[in-house]
Amino acid sequence: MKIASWNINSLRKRQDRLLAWLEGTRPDVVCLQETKCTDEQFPVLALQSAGYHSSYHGEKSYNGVAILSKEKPQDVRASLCNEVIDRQARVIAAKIDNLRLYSIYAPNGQAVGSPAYEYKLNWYMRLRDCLSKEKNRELIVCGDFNVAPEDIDVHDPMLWRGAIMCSDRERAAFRQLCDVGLIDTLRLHRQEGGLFSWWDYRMLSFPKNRGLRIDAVLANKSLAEKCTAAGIEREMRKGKEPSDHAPVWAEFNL
DNA sequence: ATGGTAGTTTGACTA
Repeated sequence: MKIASWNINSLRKRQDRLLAWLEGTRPDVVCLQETKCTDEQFPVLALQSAGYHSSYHGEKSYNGVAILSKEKPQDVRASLCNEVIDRQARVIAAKIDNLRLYSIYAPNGQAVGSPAYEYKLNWYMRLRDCLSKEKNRELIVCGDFNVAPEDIDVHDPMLWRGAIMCSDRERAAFRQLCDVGLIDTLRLHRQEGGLFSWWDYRMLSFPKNRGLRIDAVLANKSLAEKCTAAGIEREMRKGKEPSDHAPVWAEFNL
């Protein structure tokens, strides 16, 4: 079973790219972030024709998350546990093939110390509390975490030291999230540096490979033991009008 | 020290 996660940065803008990629790679599940479309605008029929069910939670202009799956999703939820649906569309969860799957889009945080930064850290605590209740399930949490977990996930750790997506409190929040029993699948198979999932559109970041690894597929321990491969589709950052993120993926022998 | 780009939307915000 191949599970991918991609911050698409506007689903309407990149629908054709998405469909071509689905056709070429046929993942079983795709978690999307920054769909930037309302539920009414979601291209359910085009994705159905491509062989995928859609579970989605969007809003106008910003954020928006979705799960595409070959298998029919069950028990779809568009909020953190026991909470009213957020004003910001950042979480959707579904049960697929007996796995509990989350597609999450963590707040960016804007600048260390800003109100948005505090919102981000608080959001991480809420997500952790929610996921801690899923403990005994087979669990996958995919998405744009907006945190580079370690220095090895950063092209220039000294330049980024203490900056947004790399600050100590953000990294601690990410670790505490993983402490509920989640494992970063990429690092099960790839330990080297230079593996990034996001490159700023500005300053020729991509050609210079000045990126960060802020997207991930996290799995609980028993699933992580069945993870046979993981990677990042760097090619998807190339070409005409790419997203600023590349898809990340993991394969499981279930 | 600044601004560089992109998406949504037409002014300004988010990233």
